[in-house]
Amino acid sequence: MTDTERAKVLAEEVLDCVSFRLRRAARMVAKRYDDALRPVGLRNTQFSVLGALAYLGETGIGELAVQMATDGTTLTRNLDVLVRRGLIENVAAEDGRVRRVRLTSMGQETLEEALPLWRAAQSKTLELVGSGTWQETRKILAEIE
Amino acid sequence: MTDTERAKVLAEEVLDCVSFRLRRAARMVAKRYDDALRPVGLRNTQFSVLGALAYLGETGIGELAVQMATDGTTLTRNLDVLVRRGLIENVAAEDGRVRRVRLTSMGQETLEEALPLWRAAQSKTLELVGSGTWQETRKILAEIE
DNA sequence: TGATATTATTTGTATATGCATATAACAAAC
DNA sequence: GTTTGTTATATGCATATACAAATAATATCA
Repeated sequence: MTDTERAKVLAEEVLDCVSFRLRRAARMVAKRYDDALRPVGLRNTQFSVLGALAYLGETGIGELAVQMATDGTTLTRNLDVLVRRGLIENVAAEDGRVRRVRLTSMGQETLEEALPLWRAAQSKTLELVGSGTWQETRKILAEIE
Repeated sequence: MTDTERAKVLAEEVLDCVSFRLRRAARMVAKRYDDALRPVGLRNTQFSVLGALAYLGETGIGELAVQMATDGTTLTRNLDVLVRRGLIENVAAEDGRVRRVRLTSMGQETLEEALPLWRAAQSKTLELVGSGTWQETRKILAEIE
């Protein structure tokens, strides 16, 4: 086997990398949601945070990190962006170590404006594979995690 | 329906977001590959670039961007990191606009050292869902993109 | 051939991500 | 009650990501 042939075999193996495929798919899909949400100035990531906060109400960021399965240090900074934009606000907690946050009314409004845009992106995405297939895939993704 | 109830319904819908699920899975899986590759100082992303270059040989970054389905502006900076570390090098091209790159011998060595580490992570990941299931999922991901 | 359009890549700016470490506040042990 | 440990979050650092705009070089056309 020549070096070139060896390289091709190797490449086929390596390009099946689960991490690479997942990241690539995530990038592509995220772009579609970002495009859809652009009119309200949200990224897909930010939309998810607002959605989680709408669900949880006032929450410590540790709990939010667990719910979203996000690294705490990432969340700290993601939240900073949303605070700066006035979409969420910090709330005092009894425990001085804890930082609690909640949606502002502006955050709620933005989330409501974003909802139909998100739904459009979600529908379009689900049409590509079918809802049933997606539910299967979603389970598999949860297992891979 | 109370506000709280409405919030919960909304949240269940929003947490099914394909983008959110994909990103989350990609983060988790990437972490496992990053852990596995740490001994050779590579991240999963960098490993993929080196693998692609081993396959393509000397390549213009435009072509590399297409092959990897990565944004060109991202790739520019990703490659800078690898050049700084001496794993790839720039090559002159006839077309003055084009930047061509290729693996250095150090890059090749690093890739070879990384291979068994990557294979271990890949096997472990595939065990979680089974190779067959992964092949299915891989197809679906390609469709979602 | 000189103006204009097109193409390839880079840069400016901003967010997202996570490891290692620091900080700060609470809890436990003595 | 002070030391010690633990927990919650933040910071320093580095990479990854991508849109908009800039740059630079080739191609096209009048």
